[in-house]
Amino acid sequence: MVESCSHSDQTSCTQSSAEQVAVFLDQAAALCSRRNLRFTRLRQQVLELVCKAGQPVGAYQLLDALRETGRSAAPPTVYRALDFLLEQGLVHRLATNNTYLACAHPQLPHAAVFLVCSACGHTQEVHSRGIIDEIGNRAGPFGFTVEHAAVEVSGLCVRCRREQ
Amino acid sequence: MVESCSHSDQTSCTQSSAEQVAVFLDQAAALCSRRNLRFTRLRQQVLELVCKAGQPVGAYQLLDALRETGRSAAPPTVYRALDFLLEQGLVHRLATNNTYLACAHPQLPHAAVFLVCSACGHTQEVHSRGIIDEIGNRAGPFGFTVEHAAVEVSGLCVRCRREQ
DNA sequence: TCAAGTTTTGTTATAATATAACACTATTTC
DNA sequence: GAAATAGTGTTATATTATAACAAAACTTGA
Repeated sequence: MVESCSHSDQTSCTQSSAEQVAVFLDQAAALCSRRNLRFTRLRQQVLELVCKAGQPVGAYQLLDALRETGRSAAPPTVYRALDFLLEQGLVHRLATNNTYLACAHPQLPHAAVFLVCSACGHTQEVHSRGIIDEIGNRAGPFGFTVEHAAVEVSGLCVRCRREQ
Repeated sequence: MVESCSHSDQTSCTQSSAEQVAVFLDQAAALCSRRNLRFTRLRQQVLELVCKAGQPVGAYQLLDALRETGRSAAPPTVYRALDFLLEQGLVHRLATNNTYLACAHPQLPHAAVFLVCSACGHTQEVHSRGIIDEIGNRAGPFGFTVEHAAVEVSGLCVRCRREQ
């Protein structure tokens, strides 16, 4: 089943300002605590890096950033942390460009729509009951049970559109 | 801009029966001819292999199949053919599992929704004006100009659902 | 038809993304 | 505190995709 976001429409999940990162990490810690999961140093660090990026980042970018903090790390280091964060809904993965992105309100599970600028990479996370419902309506007649919907839209953001 | 499919709703694009493959290849040839593009032997072969698979296949599976026909082939061989076929809308790429899939009615450009069974891999291509329109409506307020929408839904198909 | 230009293909090498496997450490549980 | 569980470090390797350049095949126009 597609689960829907609390704030219904037109709201963005993205955030990156310095103070907000801290708030977000606290929220993540609280969420893990409620779920009896360990929010380890590694997981914190990776989430913080994803957060600070403020836009989608690749796993190997995170790996480099992680190494720069002095930590010994290899690909599995970062992929395992990402797997955990993905499972907990703290980050999203964009399949169309193999990047990872923080979600600012992981309190409630939800399905999102991503607007990815093909020029600058800027990515906007938006939500829409409408799209999610419509996907459910389409799948129903085929007897298909929806688990997860990846809706990734490429195009030009306002800025890049103007510059062209 | 998201372009929409002619047959509006509830129709599937997938096909695989032997005779239909031939028809499809003819259609593809005609389409290339109309567009003054070369439907070369390689492109034919790759499209035929994608078609015959009847379900999404990986690039390296296609590479193996291509080699089995006696043809000398390396990764670029198949990726270049796929790029061409993608550009012409003859095949789709599923970003969530890195596979390629024939589209049965490439005459008209369109945006599709894919229902991908996470158990057996069976993939159903469906269309919905509703989803495409709604994506446009969501993107508009952000000044985002939609070029392409990838809507990939994972879940359980009827069969796998029953078997569980 | 043939020469020049363009497109397509062959080939080698390598980049980018992701996982397997196993030993070791840290944490939890009882 | 011992046993069980969960997490991490490490090495190796799988999987997916592209760069670069030479050779071949087509197209175009004289």
